[in-house]
Amino acid sequence: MRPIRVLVADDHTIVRQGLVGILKKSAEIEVVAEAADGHEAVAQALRSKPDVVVVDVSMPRLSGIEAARRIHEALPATRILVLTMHDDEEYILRMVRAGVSGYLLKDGAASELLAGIKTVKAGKTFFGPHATKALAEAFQRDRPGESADPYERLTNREREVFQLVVEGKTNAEIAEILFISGKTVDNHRTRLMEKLDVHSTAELVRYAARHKLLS
Amino acid sequence: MRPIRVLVADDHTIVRQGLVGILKKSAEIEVVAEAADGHEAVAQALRSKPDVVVVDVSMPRLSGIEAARRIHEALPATRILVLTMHDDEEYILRMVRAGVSGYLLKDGAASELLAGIKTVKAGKTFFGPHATKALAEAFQRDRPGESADPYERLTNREREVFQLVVEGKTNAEIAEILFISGKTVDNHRTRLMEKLDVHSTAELVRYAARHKLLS
DNA sequence: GGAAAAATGAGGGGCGTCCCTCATTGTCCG
DNA sequence: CGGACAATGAGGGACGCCCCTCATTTTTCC
Repeated sequence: MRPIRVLVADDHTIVRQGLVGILKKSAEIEVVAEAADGHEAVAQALRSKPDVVVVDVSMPRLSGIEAARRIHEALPATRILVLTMHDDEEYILRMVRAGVSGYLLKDGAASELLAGIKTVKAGKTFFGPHATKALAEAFQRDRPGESADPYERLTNREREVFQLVVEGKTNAEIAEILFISGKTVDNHRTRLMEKLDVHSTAELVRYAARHKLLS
Repeated sequence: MRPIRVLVADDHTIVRQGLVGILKKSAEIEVVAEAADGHEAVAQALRSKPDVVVVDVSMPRLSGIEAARRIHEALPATRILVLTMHDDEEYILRMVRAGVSGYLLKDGAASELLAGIKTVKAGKTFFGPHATKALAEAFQRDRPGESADPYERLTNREREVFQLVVEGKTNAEIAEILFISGKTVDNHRTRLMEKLDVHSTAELVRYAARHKLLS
């Protein structure tokens, strides 16, 4: 049987290598690439077209969920498994909207990781019972008005700028990171703040905190 | 026997009235004042000099812990009992440093509230077992270097400005609220940011989020 | 192919921030 | 009393934010 091709993305090198170590022990799995941040994860995914991507939720520059969203857009056949610390409804909804197939708690057993990868590879979802309940409720609520969460209405670029602003970066610094003009950053910032209905940096960071979008 | 004179401070009117209702049923307790925010709590405490103050942790303008700190400074004989939602080490340490005699979880029974008031009135402390353990550890750690937490080094006024900045207020708005010059606010802001070693509004709000100081 | 959305960029105005310096007043404490 | 600290306030400079308008190019989608 052909092995399952897996991409592992986690910014903490030790953790990532721990994961890779676990996976390499299994003959059914082949680790085809690794990534240390969200952008690298997207790039590596496009290059190696893995069967399954294992990605940590919180990564600098581009969060795991953002990366997941983009990978899912570009490669709908690739299954995404998110690693997270907390079993949190906020996260779960966001992950599912991003096209994630399952999630794992970091304090779970190594066998769960293998089980999760095999499950999502088979086209099934891998969520805990807690998540299933939260999802059912959310779907009931969200049917009429599409998406109640204004954050979902941000464009990819806007979300990217959003995260960097929240990390304390200035427009000029963000411009340098994204290789665009400071003026463009300013424009993205204006529009994303309008969409979120906030009117200062302080409110923006508060928004991020309230919606658990802080690193 | 003379009843125990109690001040109740909570910004949610319904909750506050619920508490007052519970206390009024007891013949041993007399509610002598109520307050809807931290400043009012301090003012009412100074006026009515209660035996015990029951105060919610999270209140606008001046947090419950800040209010506790000031009441304890002005009236060392008055015992303070904090109401909180979560059983959190961060909070516990901060409360004890502010001179609080005990704390209660909000989802506890009504009988606990009465027991807590009587206990602190008798000069004893009223903390859960979880808190006692956290405290013992913290005292071991903090003996040499006085206080490791830079937040503790802020002056009262600086903490006040801090909270308002974090609530998204501008210097001019804060000046109006505190009846001081905008320039003075600017000065407090500069010094508190230096003490916390942050250099932008975004970092400041992040600091507040990390240390659970958001409303 | 044409409409719509997204991303890019510029100009410019008004105001807020961050950080200096300097000064005055009051309080607390050794 | 003298020193330390807290609170108040001013002046001023550099820079960053927030929000307009306008325009071009690319991507996406029907």
